[in-house]
Amino acid sequence: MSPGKKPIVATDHEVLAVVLQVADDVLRVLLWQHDRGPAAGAWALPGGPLLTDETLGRSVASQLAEKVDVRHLSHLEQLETRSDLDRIPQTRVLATAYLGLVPSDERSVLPGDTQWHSVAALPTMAFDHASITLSGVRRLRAKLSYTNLGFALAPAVFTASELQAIYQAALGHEVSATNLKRILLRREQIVATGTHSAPGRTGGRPAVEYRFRTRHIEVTDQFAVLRPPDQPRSLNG
Amino acid sequence: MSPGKKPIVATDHEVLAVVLQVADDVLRVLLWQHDRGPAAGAWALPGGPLLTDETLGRSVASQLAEKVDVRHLSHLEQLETRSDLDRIPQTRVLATAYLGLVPSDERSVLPGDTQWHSVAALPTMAFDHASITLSGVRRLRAKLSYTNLGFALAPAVFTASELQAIYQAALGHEVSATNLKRILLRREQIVATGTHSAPGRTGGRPAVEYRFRTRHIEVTDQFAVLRPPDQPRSLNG
DNA sequence: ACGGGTTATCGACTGATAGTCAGTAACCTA
DNA sequence: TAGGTTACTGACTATCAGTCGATAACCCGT
Repeated sequence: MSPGKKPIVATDHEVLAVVLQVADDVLRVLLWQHDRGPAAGAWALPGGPLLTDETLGRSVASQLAEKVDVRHLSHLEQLETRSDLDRIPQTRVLATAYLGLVPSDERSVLPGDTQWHSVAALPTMAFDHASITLSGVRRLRAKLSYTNLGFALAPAVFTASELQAIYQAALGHEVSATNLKRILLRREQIVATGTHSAPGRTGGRPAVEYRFRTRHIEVTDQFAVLRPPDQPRSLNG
Repeated sequence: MSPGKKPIVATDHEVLAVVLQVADDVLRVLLWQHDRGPAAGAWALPGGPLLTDETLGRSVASQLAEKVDVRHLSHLEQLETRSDLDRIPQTRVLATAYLGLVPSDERSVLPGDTQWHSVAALPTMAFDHASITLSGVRRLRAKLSYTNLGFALAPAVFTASELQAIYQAALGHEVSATNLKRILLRREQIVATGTHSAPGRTGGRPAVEYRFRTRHIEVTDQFAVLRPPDQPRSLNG
């Protein structure tokens, strides 16, 4: 409205990343704090402008390099592109969001303006970043059900209890360790390494250690209901 | 390469739509034929440039209005954003693709340069449009399994046989009508209208007619495996 | 070395779901 | 009314997830 009042800036494009990690039994997201501009004081997703000679994927990787060691990113996928005209006041900026995941045993040092925040208690966030964060969390939770995406949250080697704690934090509700182990074994997502955990300080039986069979995303085909008759549902059929 | 030779045009953005429909037992996609330019002769997805005062959703809707009656679109969702530097030669154009669905009983007249093409035998297509089309088909097939997205492909009222034919064409493999009906009824996606089909020209028992309970997308929560203990899996629990 | 505490593992049971199929029902035409 | 065609129903089976009690393997202190 009132088109002569404020000229619309040429369409611009930014990338944003929802980087999630489970640590201390909590699912948390990487945020940095605006120190100036229209959203001063608010927390924001890492990201920045898309350069003309970058793909979106390369752009988000280079933007993230300023915040975390990108080698720690165990998974990165495109989430969605936001285009609401008023998502940032006075300007027109498209944002393509990515979902990044970090294993729970990675504890790198962060720049001073950057912190992890529990997704269960997000701070005041800039623009539509809170909404984008929730999209990322929804995507993660959905994919934990029907893919092997747990590999991106878990350490290379883990026990059933450790994995149960990670899934519980990521999903936000209780998870049975027995059931989780049986499901992931049946789907051939995890395999035993043959090793055992060192018995804990407080005693207790040493636990069998597992690893994810692959560290690339795979979809559980069991979830393709109404499957063709020649593709039996059973894995051991 | 050779940066002085051809200046890179400022980042531009287009929208594209993968519009799918089941007709005559075949899943097909709406394409139009380039009559000039670098991709002359190739078939392309409908779309066009994103204007500075449009959201992506409004842009794709207005672009589609030139090809089909937009009122026939029973579903429209964002698919993905492509950013490969060489996806269009000599220029830099981001493309945000949408997935649109049309019920199988809609047979509107198309402009002269526009045709439906079976996704099982795609023609030579411009740029990365074939790859984007396959993304759309994959998304549709996945969502048919774990959502009520069938509503967007089916007529308002249908018999079990008609729905079976639609799912079979969309999924690309055989589907049991008995099983399909039972699954969708159990999930409360479809309900009987109380009416019966007129007995066909060749005889046969009249079929019970159904409709989708809602025409907005809903996710089958049964697919949230590892669900919290207080959310029983049963619908009638 | 033995018993109690702790953590881990295993096996059995139940209920829900999907895939299949044979038998029955309801229509047509001749 | 018989035979052909399409639709519907119920039963059977296999798979899978959720639950729980019983057992195993470790710690420590006595």
